[in-house]
Amino acid sequence: MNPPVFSHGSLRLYLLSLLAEGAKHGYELIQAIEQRFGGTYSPSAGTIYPRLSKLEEEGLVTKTADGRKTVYEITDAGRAELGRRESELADIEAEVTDSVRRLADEVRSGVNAALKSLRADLASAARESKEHARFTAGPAPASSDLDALAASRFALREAELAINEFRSALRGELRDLAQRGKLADSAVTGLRTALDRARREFQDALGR
Amino acid sequence: MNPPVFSHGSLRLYLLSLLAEGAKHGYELIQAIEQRFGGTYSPSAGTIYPRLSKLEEEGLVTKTADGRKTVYEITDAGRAELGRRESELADIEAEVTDSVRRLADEVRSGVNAALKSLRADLASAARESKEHARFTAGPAPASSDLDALAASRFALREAELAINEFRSALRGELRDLAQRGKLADSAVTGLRTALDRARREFQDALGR
DNA sequence: CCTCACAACGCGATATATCGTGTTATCTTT
DNA sequence: AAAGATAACACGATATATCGCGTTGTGAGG
Repeated sequence: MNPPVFSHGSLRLYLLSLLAEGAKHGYELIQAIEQRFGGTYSPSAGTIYPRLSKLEEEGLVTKTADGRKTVYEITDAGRAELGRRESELADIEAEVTDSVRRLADEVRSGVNAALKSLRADLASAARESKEHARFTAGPAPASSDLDALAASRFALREAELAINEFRSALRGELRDLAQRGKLADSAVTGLRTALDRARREFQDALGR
Repeated sequence: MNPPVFSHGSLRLYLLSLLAEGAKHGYELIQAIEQRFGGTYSPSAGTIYPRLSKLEEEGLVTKTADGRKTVYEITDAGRAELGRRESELADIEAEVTDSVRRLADEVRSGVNAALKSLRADLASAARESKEHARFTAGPAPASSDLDALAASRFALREAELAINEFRSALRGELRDLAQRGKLADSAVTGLRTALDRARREFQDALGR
């Protein structure tokens, strides 16, 4: 779906540059890249391991088994290749930074999360209609404990709805303000205070 | 962080019941469970594979390598164990259905808000990219306005973080209570009151 | 009966590897 | 130089396995 973060051949050189800083195993490389992307992008195993295998085939790195890890080390040939293409490396760095910014923007706008929960909701709606059919046909189970539990569950749903409504309303107001550049730090502090108080009130009402 | 979907020992029996329907490999079992959960829950590899190993140790299933897959098959001993504990299985099914419903409800209650905010996010993202284009192409706008905007956007992020934290904390407490059947309607009413007050407080602090 | 060490368990994180798909670069043939 | 085949590549999905943390169940000793 998404365009690749690394363009054709970029990852290969990038891995080489990371290994030039010291020997690492595969998972470590994944984490190193994730870190440089500020956590917004993490290359999958299917991206890293085949590339490392290729690099070893070409003699640019060596592979050493270490317990359940596989440590990769750059060779002289690898360092030569890296030196030869130093100029490209700078371009890749810029290219990667660009991709990161783009990904970060997408994440920030929350589109991914919304789509994900939408899918989950559709799946659960389908499930529920199935369950409902089963429920209307089955026998009647009833005990006071079960009733209390069911009532609690219903109340839970109500409560969560209320919280979400509250959150959504607040977010709307906040976004409005922010768009006009009128959301000050002091407002955020005030918000925190109000939220804290609300929580304490609620806990008191429960009798703790 | 989340409570386990399968309680102590439940997964073991559940896997056995799935294998009674036919031989499967590990990943297939993960997908089968995910399907029954409507996509809202997927057991991790770290949950499935150790359990399968144990079952094989106990002689309740056999393991057969098939290419890069490892196919598990139920044994007579496994079927015996399954028959012996048939009653428990029904309980587990109910327990699992409960967990599924709980997870689905959590997602669902967030969906409306997510959809609503999706529209707002898309709109604001569009506006932002337009602004960015204007910024890079057009003349330089007043820097103080831009600073105020940037500061506001930062404050917005902070505020949303605080809200999410608040929401997640409250939800945790509510779930706890509901699980023990101790969440009364009155508590929900109290919650609504507290939330309303918090909102009014915040708006007052903004000076409306 | 109780408690408290110990085992078993569920689970996310760690770790590795292959496969199939769609895209991009390169070679070949004209 | 253009076009068409082909190789290389990035990536998500498939597939397996171990480790450590926190919780839960259990049994032995008081």
